[in-house]
Amino acid sequence: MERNRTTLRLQDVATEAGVSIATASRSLSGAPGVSEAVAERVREVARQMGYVANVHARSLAAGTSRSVGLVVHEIGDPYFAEIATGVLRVGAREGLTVQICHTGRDSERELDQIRMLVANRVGAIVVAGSGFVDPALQAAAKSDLQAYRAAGGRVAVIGRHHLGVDAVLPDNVGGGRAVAEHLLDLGHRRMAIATGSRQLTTIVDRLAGVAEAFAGAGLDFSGVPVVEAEFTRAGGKLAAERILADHPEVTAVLALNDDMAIGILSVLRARGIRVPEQVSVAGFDDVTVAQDLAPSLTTVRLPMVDMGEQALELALRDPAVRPRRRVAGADLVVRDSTAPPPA
Amino acid sequence: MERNRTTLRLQDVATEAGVSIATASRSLSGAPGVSEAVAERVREVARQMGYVANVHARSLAAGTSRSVGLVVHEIGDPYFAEIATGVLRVGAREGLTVQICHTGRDSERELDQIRMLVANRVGAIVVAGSGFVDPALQAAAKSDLQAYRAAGGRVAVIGRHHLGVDAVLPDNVGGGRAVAEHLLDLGHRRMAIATGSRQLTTIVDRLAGVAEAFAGAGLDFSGVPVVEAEFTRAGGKLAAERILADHPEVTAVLALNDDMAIGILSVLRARGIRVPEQVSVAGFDDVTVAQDLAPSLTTVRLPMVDMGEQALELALRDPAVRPRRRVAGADLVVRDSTAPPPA
DNA sequence: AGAGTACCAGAAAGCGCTTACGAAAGCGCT
DNA sequence: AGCGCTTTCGTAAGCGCTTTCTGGTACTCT
Repeated sequence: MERNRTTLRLQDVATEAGVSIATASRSLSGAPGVSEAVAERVREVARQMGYVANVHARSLAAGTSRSVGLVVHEIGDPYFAEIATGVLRVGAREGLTVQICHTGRDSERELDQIRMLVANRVGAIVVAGSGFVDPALQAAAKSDLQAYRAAGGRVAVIGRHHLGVDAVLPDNVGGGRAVAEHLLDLGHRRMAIATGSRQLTTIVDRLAGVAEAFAGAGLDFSGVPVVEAEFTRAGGKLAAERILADHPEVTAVLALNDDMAIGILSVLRARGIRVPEQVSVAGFDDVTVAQDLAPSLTTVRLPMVDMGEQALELALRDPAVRPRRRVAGADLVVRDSTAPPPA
Repeated sequence: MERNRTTLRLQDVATEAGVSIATASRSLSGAPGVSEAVAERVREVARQMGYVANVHARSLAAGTSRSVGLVVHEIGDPYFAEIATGVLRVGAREGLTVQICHTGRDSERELDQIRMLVANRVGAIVVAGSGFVDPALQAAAKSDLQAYRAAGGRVAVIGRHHLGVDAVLPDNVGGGRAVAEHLLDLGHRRMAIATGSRQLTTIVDRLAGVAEAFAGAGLDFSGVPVVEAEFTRAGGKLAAERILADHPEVTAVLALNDDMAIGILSVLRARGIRVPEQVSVAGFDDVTVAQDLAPSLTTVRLPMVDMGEQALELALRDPAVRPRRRVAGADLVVRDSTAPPPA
């Protein structure tokens, strides 16, 4: 936006209201030290004139900014879209603007985005999405975030640990255990797992839960095929095709997120394989569309919108006691896509 | 973020590099007037020290800001999530941060958000989503946006007209005509329309297209039931129930967006009504999940990601020739959810 | 050789706001 | 009346950067 002499300055409303610029500033920001009568008059004049403060000047002078950053892998992914919904909701409530950054599931990009947010002096940063397992990246992200906090910034992460900051952690392990147990309880003994990159902590956790379920049932997990592909619908399709080709005997496919599960459902349908009669399919996340699919998807419910809200609230709250964690439940939701294996 | 004496200032870099602050500024921003050798040295020093410029100071001094705003109804809605993907993509390419604002489909909120973005001195604003038909709101939004443009701001809107600014306009009328013709061609004569609020220009256009198709076929459109509900999956379910109750004779339901169509599909399945054998269903938008539903959804493809990209590009480009429009195609995609009516 | 011409770098004036700090005024008390 | 206290408001000093303007070199041209 070009410089522009026509924009109202605080000085203009101060003059108009017959007070000093300092008084005007205090009146508008609600700071103490000005009588209510004067403050109200100034506010009224400002409203009349249509004055809006320049956030840059304000942030520069005050050293604080009324905006927060949200880092997501991919906003088109319903998982992140729902988290963003939560973050935007409390942002709106608190009068904060939120900057959304894409990582495109690229760890370098993620670091860049965090640095950009720090440069932008946002008041808080919420990092959503699974972290990268790579220790070097972990360390880099951690040190950036720590420096930011040391400089007074607020941080919260969603679904990743080891970063030494406030976190809201979905119970990925418990969720993974729950779905796997469900499938096992139904009698499935030949199943395959479709997953995204195991470089992501989220996936590591979910897999760990699945392994626990096998162990708990006294079954061997090491032989279970785990097919890795993109953590998207397209990835799900690819995984489904590989599973069908390499392990045609499976009676259940457990996808580690719903998007992949949807892709899998789509491939099975195209192949004329009936779900759940011939093959059961389960997902993870409970994106809102999961219940409206045909068949509706058995999955693990993660309260994404809540998690987004909580993360920002956590970041905003007094940073005295740190780091704090909030665990979000991960409850199994049984729907129509799972059933006992064919006899 | 609290004020913080430990943050590096440009002065620090300048001192370290042995130049003046002015030279340092020019070196880092790539402005002319400094020899390449010196500039490179300054950049190197800055990198070494880990200096990042304070955007607020920069924006205040330069009067321009490296950030843009995006106004959407609801980021959880896949339509908007995909548009956001496009906007974020070109934002990242151009080194711009993007602030996303929710309107929650509330016209007052929309105005507030636009004003907030203006106050934030963002470099450009992209307003996505259908506009409100209400002339007072139209006028208010229009005047705000015009004032912003007069002050040097860049604006582009997606899918709404009459705002006198750059626009990328999906061919809602043509798309509406195309799906309706498709249904008519299949032989459907008793159909119902499920739509969101007719207060939105997008919907008005889509309906107009549908009406055109009827007129073109020499059929009467006035008697066709148009059921209005929320423009969401939940709204689709509600609409479906109303249609089933009030017009059980329909052989096709045309939803004016995919989200509603998904809700409709869900209700029909729950009622044991087979799609497309008994009832055909068509949607609008072609959200990415549409092709993976069961049955896959016949719909109108809108290039949402493209539209997002184009909108920001349009806004960013030289504002000399204004306003410009870009029309995005709206092509019928026939899939499995539509078929001739039962005999 | 002297003057004109680039080119480069530094000093300094802001950008519009917040916020010490201090002045002025009103109050109750001795 | 005079003292100190509180409350209210104004003056002015920045916040960290960009950018104009000016001065100083190193050239080239006549």
